[in-house]
Amino acid sequence: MEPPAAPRRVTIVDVARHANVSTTAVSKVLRNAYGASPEMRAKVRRAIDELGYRPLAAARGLRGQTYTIGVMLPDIRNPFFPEILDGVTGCLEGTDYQVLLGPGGNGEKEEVRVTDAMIDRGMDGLVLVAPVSPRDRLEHVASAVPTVVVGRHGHSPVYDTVADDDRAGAALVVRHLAELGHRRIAHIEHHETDPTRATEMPNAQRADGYRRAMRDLGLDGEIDVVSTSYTQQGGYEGAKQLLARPHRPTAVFAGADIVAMGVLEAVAEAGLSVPGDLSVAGYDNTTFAALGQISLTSVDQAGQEIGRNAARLLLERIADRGRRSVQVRLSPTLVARRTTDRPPA
Amino acid sequence: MEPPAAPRRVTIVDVARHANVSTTAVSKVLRNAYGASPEMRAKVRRAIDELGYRPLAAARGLRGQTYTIGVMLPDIRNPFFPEILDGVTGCLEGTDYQVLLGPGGNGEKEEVRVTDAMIDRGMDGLVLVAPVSPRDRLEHVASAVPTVVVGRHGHSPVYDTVADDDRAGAALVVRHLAELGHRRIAHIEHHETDPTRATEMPNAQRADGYRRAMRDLGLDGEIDVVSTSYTQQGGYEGAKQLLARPHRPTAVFAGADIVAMGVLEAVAEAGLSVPGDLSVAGYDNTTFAALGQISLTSVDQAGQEIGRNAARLLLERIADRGRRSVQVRLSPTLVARRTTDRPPA
DNA sequence: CACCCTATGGGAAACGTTACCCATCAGCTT
DNA sequence: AAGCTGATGGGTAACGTTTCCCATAGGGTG
Repeated sequence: MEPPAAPRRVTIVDVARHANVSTTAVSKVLRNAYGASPEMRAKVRRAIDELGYRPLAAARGLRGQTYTIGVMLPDIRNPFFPEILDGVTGCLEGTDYQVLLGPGGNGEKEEVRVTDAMIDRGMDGLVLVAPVSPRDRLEHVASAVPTVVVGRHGHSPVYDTVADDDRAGAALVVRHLAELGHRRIAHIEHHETDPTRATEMPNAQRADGYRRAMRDLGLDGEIDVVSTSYTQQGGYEGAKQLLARPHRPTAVFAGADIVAMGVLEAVAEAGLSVPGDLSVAGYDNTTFAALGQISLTSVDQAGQEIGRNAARLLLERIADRGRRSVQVRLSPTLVARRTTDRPPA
Repeated sequence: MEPPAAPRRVTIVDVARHANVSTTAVSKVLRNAYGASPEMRAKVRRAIDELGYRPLAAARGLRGQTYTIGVMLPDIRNPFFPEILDGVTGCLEGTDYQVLLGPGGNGEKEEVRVTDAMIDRGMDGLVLVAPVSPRDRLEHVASAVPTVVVGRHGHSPVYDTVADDDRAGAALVVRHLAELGHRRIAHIEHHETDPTRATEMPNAQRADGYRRAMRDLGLDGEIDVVSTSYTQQGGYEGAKQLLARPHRPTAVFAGADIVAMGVLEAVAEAGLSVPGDLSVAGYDNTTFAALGQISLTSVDQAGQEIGRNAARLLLERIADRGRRSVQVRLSPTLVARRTTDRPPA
């Protein structure tokens, strides 16, 4: 009894033989290409079914398409990204394309690894979600394979972009708080060193949107930004700093929900109540913002919409690589919950 | 000015020419194969660097390996899965393998689609995380490509498995609650219809573990199981039912953290307090269980450990397809937090 | 009736890599 | 000196698919 030595795969040649036609004919049927009569198509389709034939992507890739779209997600933990993914897969449903994800993970090095891997695997198109790599790296990738960049603002002639208007989102929060009567509204931002990213990344746009909105409301003097990171720890530390102010803010706009979680923790630790003593708002409307126990006011990016648009643009670009690049910008909405209320009297 | 028509890729032939050797030699160097002198290796490596050559996975796949490992995740939203993924990638770091994720998503149909896609793409090995497909489908997949199944208990001669001991995990919770003084401990389970899955799936094992642990503690009479689903909604509804009992339980063991979230919501709505009136425990130790605002007692599965083991087994099986199948079972631990305490007096 | 279309089908050469095998050569052993 | 060995390098045929082209046949046109 020998090891069952995986039976040889059914190939296009087997199908051709079984249907009494040429391999060329089978190929034409597979790709819905020109030059096959209806009878031919029927005959071949039957043979394909009878033999359970499936085309081998590797072999196809050697000649042209692999019918694979790669999506790079920076942090699979961020509950916002699955939304985007749903949008992408939803839009690709019904096409022959299959989506595969690359775990972008941590920083530029990993992004290079993943994008290279996707190119090496002959993927037909790439969706890069919130990449941190420098612009020229993105353009390098885009010159090798049709690419759409999601959640990053700067635009390039070689790739399309889809993003929410983070500036507008920040303004939504500030105005919401101001309408409740707040004036001392602070912001916790993600510290950014790289100069390009300082313009292109969502965190930078949010901080900028915060500043503008404050100015527009005549609250220039109250602008108060703490620079930490988009992590729970960053929120915790940022809040500590803000609570230590001689004249502490009555509201905190955290640049991300996870940051807001850290803020809530620090506030509880200080023996203060939310929203009694301090209003708190986040950004991203993640799953836990909606949890009853938390009920965090947040900004909802239309994740699915973003994904759908990205997929659509990608298909267009695959069809016409030379076409001009497109930038899509979507509008976020505010979801007011129980962590924001009127300031203490 | 014409469209920049992506420049032809550097191939092994270019490298060979540039280094004045044969393509065979280059191939040997690439694969660290036998039959290349140190000088040869050095020369070829230099040429590779100078030309920026990268092997095309599609072409490799046509001959043998693609150096790609596919990981199917059922629900990218479940914050437990990234842990597993980290374990897998961590173990594969340093090897030539690249991990790509398939969005398993919703049910058998999608699982078939994703696994087929991975096979078609010539992946060298698959990790299936908590698949819902029937056993023979899994065996079919495993007979086409080396496979490790994660988080599912039944074992098969053709694939390896890695899972936590869910029965033991459930027992941990029950004993913890019993030690605190609880007797009326209820359980909310995920309703399972399929007979195979009723044995193999983690949810079934947890329910079973709950029953056994109750019996072991002499609490046979107090066994109380509500059958809904592993969703927040399921937890909410389950809790509603339990709270409506004439003699309501003093503790609820929810089969998953997300279920516990629903329970907490229902409890708050009923005007009761946790853990004052009711203790609540979850399972999975997800990110939000740890959030200060929630602080949910839960069971921690060694996610990274699971992933590492899966990757290790997969590499072994790729190296020796005929080898006997292995089952790894890991022990979960209890993380007691603030949602469990002594029962009301 | 000669000619030229168009529609349909197939032959065969790629695509980039690996694996099998053979050739060569230097250094030993008889 | 002939024969053997092991180490090194290369030639070449796959792998499964697509794509470029050519062949054929039938039908319409001049």
